[in-house]
Amino acid sequence: MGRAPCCDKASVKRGPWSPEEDEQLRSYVQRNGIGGNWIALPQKAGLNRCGKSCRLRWLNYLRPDIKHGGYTEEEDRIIWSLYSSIGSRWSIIASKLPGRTDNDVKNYWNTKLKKKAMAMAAAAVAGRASSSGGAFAAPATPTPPALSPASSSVTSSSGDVRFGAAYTEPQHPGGLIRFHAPRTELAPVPPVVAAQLDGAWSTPAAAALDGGDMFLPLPELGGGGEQLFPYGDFFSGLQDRALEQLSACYFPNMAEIWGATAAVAPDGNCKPPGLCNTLT
DNA sequence: AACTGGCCCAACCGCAAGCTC
DNA sequence: GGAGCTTGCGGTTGGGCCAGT
Repeated sequence: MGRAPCCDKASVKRGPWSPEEDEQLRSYVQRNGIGGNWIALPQKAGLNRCGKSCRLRWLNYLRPDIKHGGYTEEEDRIIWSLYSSIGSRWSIIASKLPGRTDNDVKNYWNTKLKKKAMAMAAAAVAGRASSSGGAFAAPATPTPPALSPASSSVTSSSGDVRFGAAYTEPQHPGGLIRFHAPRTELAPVPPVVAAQLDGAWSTPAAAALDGGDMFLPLPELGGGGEQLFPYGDFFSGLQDRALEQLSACYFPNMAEIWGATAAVAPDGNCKPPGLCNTLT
């Protein structure tokens, strides 16, 4: 048996909303609230629209606290960090940006930030190709992470409260790395990195996270220094090949960016082996 | 001035989860 | 427990706008 449609598409108006419709919806919601039922709302409000369409219009455009455009550098950094660690979970990302909607953030990423990131990643790899000579220094010993389990109230529909517990506000503009204990079913962690992680893993903060997922800001994994991506050279902040591999594995949504950089990598192997394309 | 191609964003679509009975 | 309905989410599309030719 097929799923019942949410409304009769043939009889309801579709496409762009007129100012009159906007006013009708706005005044109805302001007078009566949503009433817990979007499906019934259009009829009550006298709108010839699908309830789903009304909900979208209200949430993405008519709500009084909505901001449009004019993203700040701070917002860029938050979007970048969260996308790097949790991927395209736009509702969670938007929840960290007051006045922004998931649709707005998604559009902003797809039309602007993503291109910016790919361009900078390619430029960074090209720059390093001309200076590194392909040698990789031993990694620095990482500082154990200082995580604040109560630092965020982020929740998601999938109940990903671990993320909420581990995420720290953007005191770490370089981004966050998500990793599991070495038992992970994702791509194998390079041995030299696994050795580093063992130290970090034994911290009380990590234990408080049930021995499961956690996020580390890149500088604390040995990147060091200022990492102001997308305003600085994010990729050159990574100290060695092993760390680069780790970050690629646990930046699952950066696959396309690594893919783009492969074209300019000296050995054509910029995208590390075992690159994970999905998270858990 | 007319055309074209790229960009941007509002809106739609389908799926999955949550809720109610 | 499960069927049906609603809500929330992320991916995709379509059309308006604008710069370049």
